[in-house]
Amino acid sequence: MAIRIYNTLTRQKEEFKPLREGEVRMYVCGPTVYDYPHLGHARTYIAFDVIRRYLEHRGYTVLMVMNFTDIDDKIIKRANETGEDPKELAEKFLRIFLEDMKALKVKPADVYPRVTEHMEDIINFVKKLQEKGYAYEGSDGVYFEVRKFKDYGKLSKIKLEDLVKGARVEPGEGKRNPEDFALWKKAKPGEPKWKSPWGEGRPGWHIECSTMSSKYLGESFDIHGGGNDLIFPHHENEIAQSEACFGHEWVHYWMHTGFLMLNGEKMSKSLGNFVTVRELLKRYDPEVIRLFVLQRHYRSPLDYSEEGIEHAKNNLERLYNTLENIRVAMERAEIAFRWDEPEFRAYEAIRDARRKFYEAMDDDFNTAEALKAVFEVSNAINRYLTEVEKPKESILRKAWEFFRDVGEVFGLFEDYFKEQRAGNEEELINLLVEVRAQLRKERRFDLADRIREELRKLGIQLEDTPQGTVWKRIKV
RNA sequence: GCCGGGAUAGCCUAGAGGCGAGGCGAGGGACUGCAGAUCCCUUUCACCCGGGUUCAAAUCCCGGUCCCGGCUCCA
Repeated sequence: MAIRIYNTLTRQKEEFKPLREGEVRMYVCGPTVYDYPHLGHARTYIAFDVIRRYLEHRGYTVLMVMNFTDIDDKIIKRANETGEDPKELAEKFLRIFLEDMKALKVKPADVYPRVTEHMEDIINFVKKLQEKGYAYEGSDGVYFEVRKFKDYGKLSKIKLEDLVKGARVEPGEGKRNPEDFALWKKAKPGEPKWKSPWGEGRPGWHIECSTMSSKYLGESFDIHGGGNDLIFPHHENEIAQSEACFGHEWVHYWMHTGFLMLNGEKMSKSLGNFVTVRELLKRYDPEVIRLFVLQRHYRSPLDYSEEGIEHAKNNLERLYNTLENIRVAMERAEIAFRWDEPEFRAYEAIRDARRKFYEAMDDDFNTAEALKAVFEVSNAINRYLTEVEKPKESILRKAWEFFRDVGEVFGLFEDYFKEQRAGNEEELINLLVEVRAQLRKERRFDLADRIREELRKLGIQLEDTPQGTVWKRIKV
């Protein structure tokens, strides 16, 4: 079955067909680095991380590009407030962003083009627009003449008349028309600046994405993504610049993530109602945050609440328990010389859930729906384990492999599957378990419980079952 | 004003014409020296309101109510 993607451009789900066979080229708008990333950023980047992982899982080679806006009005403003050098400030928060994303297990992009590393390319792009008659130089900068681009508004469905009427567009001294936007801003005294044919200055915000995406992905590519708030004006302007310059369709699929909401309001720096990624990571495992995000469809607004995160934590705990149950059961599993009803039932449940998982992900990356399938396997395998004395190795393996695939796509259970059990740690634990078993036989429960308590503090949980005592690692 | 998204059991979320949606929480039971994990049962025939179409509507249509977002820097 084919993957279907909701395209903001057409406002409907479309079958995904990459421009080049087997390859997906995608660009996701990165942050302006002037502050700590908050959960809203995390939401968007985790969403695109899972989209990227899924495409890779389905066999595509994905070329992923994410930009850094490392020079911009906001950065200059913040630097002036704190007395820092704008370059150093940007550098600092760029590093912090990368660290936070790594902590959240977001796979790094293949290229992270920075504006300050691409001045020449940007200037050339503006020149081309000027040559083609879409751009003009004003007293304070170079502007894109919006009314010359006939398709303006096709992404956001905004009509030019309404835009002008809305009067929210700023007239600006150097502009011919209020709706025009800056491609190049001439530097005011004391501002960071680069040389250009129009004097010293810096690029406008939108031109960088047009320039850098086409540099790495070509004059047309598959997916361009970002937060919902970028549809207008940022992405609308990118389309205008790029299609004016190249003379043909630029991006095939536009994808946008819903906002992260806090008490009914969009979480944002300007509103000041944000929770930073670092803050959250101090209290929760990164996978809890990922699961929290994945429990909601990527296009829907996601409400942040402490309870919501706790829900995610409980859910993740359940999945880890299931993994541990399987692992422990593996030790007493046997080769199947025959199947009985429990085997047939477990097998069918896993088979059906796997199909559901892929169907849900194919349908515009419906992670919330896909998660249902994950819980179905969890339930089926736990039930199987209570039904049989000697579990069949093949059944456990089926479940195990399903979880491994889910983990690969969702960025969960990562450590679990790659974990090398260190040295003779296991033997030591087994020894303690044996000693405790003897103590229990002698009904010396105080000592037995002490061993259990102390191991628990070390992240090892002992569980007494009818088949004897097993030990599990506790993750969250 | 112009675009857009919503309202689903105690809670969080899927679904989008017809076979009891998933999880969490709560209560009960099984297993247990206790704990933990797991399983079973209950909460569970839920879809904002009012009309309409249909053999059949959470789902489609019309009309309301309420909530939220974008149109200005934003992921």
